Amino acid sequence: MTDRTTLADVAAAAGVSVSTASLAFSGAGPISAATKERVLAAATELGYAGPSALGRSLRSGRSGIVGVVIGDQLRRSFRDPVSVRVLDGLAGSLGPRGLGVLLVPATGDEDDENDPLVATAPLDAAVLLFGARRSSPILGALQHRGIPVVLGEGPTGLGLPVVGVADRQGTRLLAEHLRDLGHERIAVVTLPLGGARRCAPVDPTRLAEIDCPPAEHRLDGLRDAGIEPVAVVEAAASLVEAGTDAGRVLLDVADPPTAVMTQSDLLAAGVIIAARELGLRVPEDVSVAGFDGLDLPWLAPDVLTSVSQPFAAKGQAVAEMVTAILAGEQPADVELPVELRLGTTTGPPPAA
Amino acid sequence: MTDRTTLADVAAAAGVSVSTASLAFSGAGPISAATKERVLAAATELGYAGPSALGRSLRSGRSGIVGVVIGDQLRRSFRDPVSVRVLDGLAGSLGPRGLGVLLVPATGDEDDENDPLVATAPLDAAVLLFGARRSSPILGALQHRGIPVVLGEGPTGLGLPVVGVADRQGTRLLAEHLRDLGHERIAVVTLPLGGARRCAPVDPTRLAEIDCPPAEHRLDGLRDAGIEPVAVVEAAASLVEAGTDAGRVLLDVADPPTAVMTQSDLLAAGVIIAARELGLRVPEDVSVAGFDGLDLPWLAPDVLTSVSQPFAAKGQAVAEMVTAILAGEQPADVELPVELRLGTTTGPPPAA
DNA sequence: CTGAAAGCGCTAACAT
DNA sequence: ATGTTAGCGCTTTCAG
Repeated sequence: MTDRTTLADVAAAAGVSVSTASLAFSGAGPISAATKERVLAAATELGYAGPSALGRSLRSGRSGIVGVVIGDQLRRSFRDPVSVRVLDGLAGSLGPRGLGVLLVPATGDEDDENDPLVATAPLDAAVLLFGARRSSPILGALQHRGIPVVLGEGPTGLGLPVVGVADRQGTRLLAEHLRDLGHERIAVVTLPLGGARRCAPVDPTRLAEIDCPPAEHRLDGLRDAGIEPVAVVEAAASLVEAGTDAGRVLLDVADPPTAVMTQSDLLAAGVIIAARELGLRVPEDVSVAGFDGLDLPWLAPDVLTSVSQPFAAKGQAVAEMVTAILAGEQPADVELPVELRLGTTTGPPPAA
Repeated sequence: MTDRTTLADVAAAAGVSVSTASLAFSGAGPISAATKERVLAAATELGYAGPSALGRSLRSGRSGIVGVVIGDQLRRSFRDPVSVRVLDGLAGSLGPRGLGVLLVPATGDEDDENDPLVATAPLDAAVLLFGARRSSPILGALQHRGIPVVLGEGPTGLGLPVVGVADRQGTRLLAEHLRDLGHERIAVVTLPLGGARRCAPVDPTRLAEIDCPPAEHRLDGLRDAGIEPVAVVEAAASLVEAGTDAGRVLLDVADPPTAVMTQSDLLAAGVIIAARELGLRVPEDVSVAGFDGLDLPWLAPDVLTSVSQPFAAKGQAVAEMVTAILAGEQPADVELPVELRLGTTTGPPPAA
C-alpha cells in the first residue's frame, strides 16, 4: 500500500483547489453541486475515504475523544455491573454527539502520573467514573495537561463537576424500612473503603481513613435513620465472592444480626449465599438488602430488596456535563434520585 | 483559561529554538544536559504539560488509538463476561505498547457506514471482537478508510487476520465426554445465530442462515464427535435469562434429554435454573455443560462442566496482531487452545 | 550541540 | 463559487 491519498490528491484529480475539495466534504460553505460531485467522484476514484481525522483534529484542536478512567484493572470495573451500565449509558449518549470513549486503565501505581495513555492520548475531556479517590495521581496528571475532568462519583469540593446519586437518602430509606419491619440488630457490609483491599471488621481507626465517597455517604444515610449497626464489615471488592466472605464473618457467630445491609447488590447476593451455607433462611432467619437495583436473574425466584440507582441516566448526565464543558460552560453538580425497591429478601425479624 | 501554551512558548521562554525544545522532550537527539534542564524548567514555569498529542499525531500519522467494535449495545457486550475478559486482556496488552482502546459501539443499524465514530475517529487499527458478521457495514467502512482490521472471532477467508479459539475441538471433547458417560439423548442450546434475536428451536432452514462463526464451529464439533442432538434451541442472547428460557423449551417436555450442552456458560447456568424449576436434579436427572470456563461463584457449591478458553491470552494475541500490522507485517491467523473442565454438573444419565 | 525551514493533512479567512 | 494564503503544534532533516 502506498502513501495514503490526501485531500490534495483528490483536489488535483478533480482539477480544483484543496479548499474547494475540503468544502465538498464538510459541506460548510458555498459550493456548486457540479464541482462537489466532481470532487466526490475523484475521491471514489482514488479510494479516498474522507478527510483524515488527524488533520481535522489538529486544525480544530479537538480529537472527539473522551477518556474514561476506570479503577485499576479493567477486569474489576467490568465485573461490576454498575460500572458497565453507567459506561453503556455514557458511550450511548456520547456517540451521537460525535464523541468516543477511550478506556484509560488506571494502573494504580504511583507512576500513573507518567502513564503513557494519560500522558499522551489526545483527550478532549476525561471522566473518572468510579474509584475517584480524593487524591489520585491520574487526576493530577489530567489537570496538569489542562484536560477538563468530570467525576462520576462523590468527592465534591475538588472544584470538579460531579454526577452523583442520592446514596445517603437511599440508604436512609432502606434502613427505615428495616427498622419499620422491627429489626434492631442490623449489620452492614461496606464497599472497599480505599487503600489496601481486605475483608475485615471496620473499627473507628479504619472509619477515619475512608476514601470512597459512596461508602461514606451510605454509612451517613444509616446514621440519618438513627441506626447504629451491630457490626460493620468491609468487603474486599464489590463481588459475590467478597459478599460471601463478609457474610460468613457476620453470620457465623453466636448471636447473628437479624438483617444485613450491604452497599452493593453483588455483595448482598454473596451474603445470601453465605446465609444459606450456614443453614439460615432468607428472609425468615435473616433479611438481606443491597444497593444498586440490579437484575440478578440467578437469584430467582428471589428478588433482592435494594435501592435502585439510575444507571443509564447517570451515564447520560455525565455525557451532558462533558458536552457542556466542551462548549465552554461551567455545569453545576448533579445528584440523581434513587428509589427503594422492595423484594423478597427482607421481612420481619425472627420472633425469637 | 487562555490559549494553551505551546512548545513554541516554552522555547521562547527558555531562549532556545522550537526544535531544540522538542528534543528536550522527546530525548531523541543530541542535546546538552544544561539546555534540556533549562527547557524543562521553562515548561514547568509555564505549566506546559508536554507536547500535544494532536501535533505529534499529525506528524507521525499515528494516533495510538485502536478502535474496538463491540456488537450492538455496549450493554450486551459488557454483560457478557467473555467479552469483558478478552477486552481486559486486550487493553492490558495494548497499554504498554502505547496504544489505547476506543470503544466503538456498533449501532446495528444499516447506517453504520456513516457512524460518526467509525467514520471520523483517528484510529490506527480496529478490532472486531465479537459478533463479526461476514458482511458488516462497519467492516466495510473501516476498510474503506484504510484502517487495518483484526478479527477476534472466526470468519476466516475475508483476508483479515483472525484470532480464534479451538471452538470445534473443544466442543468435540465435551461431546465425547458426555457420550462416554453414556448419554444418548443430548440437546443443544446455541448462541444467537445472527439476524433477529429469538428463542426458538433451530430447524434446517435456520441452520442454513447461521452467521455466527463460534456457534457454527461449535455445532461442527458436535458432529465431529458423531453426535446427533435430539433437539437444538437457539438462545436470544448469551445470558442467564435466555438460558432459562431455552432450558424450559428443552426440558419441559414429556421425554427430556439426559444432557444439555450449551454454547456458553451463562446459558448453561440458565438451563440449570430451568431444570431446578422443573424439579430436575443436576446432574442426577439431567447433565448440563457450558462453554467458556467462567467462574460462576453464585453457582456454588456446583462447578459447571465446561470448555475453558483462554480469555487473557486471546486479548493478548489480538494485541500482538495489531502491533504486528502496525509494524507493517502480515500476521498469520492464530487459533488458541481450549481445555475441558470437568465440574459437578455432568454425570451418568439417569438409569431409567 | 543548536537553529532554520519544511512540511504532516486539513480548515478558515480572505481575496478573487 | 472558487482559489490563495496562512497556519493548527509538532518533528525532522539539514546546515551551521
